[in-house]
Amino acid sequence: MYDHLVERFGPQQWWPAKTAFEVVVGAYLTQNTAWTSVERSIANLEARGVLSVEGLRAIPEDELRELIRPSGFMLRKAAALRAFVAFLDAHYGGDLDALRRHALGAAPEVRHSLLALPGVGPETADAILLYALGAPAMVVDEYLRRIVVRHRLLPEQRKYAEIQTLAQQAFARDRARAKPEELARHYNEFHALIVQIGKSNCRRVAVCEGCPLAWDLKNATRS
DNA sequence: CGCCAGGCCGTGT
DNA sequence: ACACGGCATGGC
Repeated sequence: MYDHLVERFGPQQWWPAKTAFEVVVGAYLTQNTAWTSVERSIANLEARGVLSVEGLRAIPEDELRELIRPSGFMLRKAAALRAFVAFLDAHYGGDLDALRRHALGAAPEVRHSLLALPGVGPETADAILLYALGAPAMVVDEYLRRIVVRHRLLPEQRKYAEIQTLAQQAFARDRARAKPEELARHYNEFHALIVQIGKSNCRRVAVCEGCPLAWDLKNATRS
């Protein structure tokens, strides 16, 4: 499936952001939220000059809420973003690059500490690891879940970890041989392609061994 | 007007 | 250990 998608859409090499910190902010804001809404919030933060660790540390929380209002869930998300900055301050001297260095050496440990933060579940943790920190973390989103379930690769009774394991198995060769940054590039490309076809409206994007791939992902209920 | 969006969390069984 | 609703807002 990955090969078909690369042929059809790739390469993406992805996450629409100018800085690693902007990736983190986007990862929080896009939770169950359309990316166009996130863009508006990011623009607000940028215009206010607070799209940085220092900026979010200094701004009053009620102002932060107003800036991210377009993305919804503003009470939770404002508190969660502040908690991330506090986490960076407490353990990494407020330096996102220090967290990145730690993640490249001990990704599972960093993932565990990210999951302990409010507003960070498995997808957000893996998105931060992969797109902000460059660690080879497989990101499982709602679109990938639909692809897996509708192709009956796994039963409807899924768990994040099961789908993640399945998706990682598709890259077994790279996991065994490729360097971590190489594997991260594949995971990046893979998830970016998933989102690309998810956001687009096409019902069917490829045929893989006679099987139509990834149709009607816009339909959340049934396909 | 109803459904959906690149989830997460608290609560009830 | 699950399932289920709430969280907020904007686009279509």
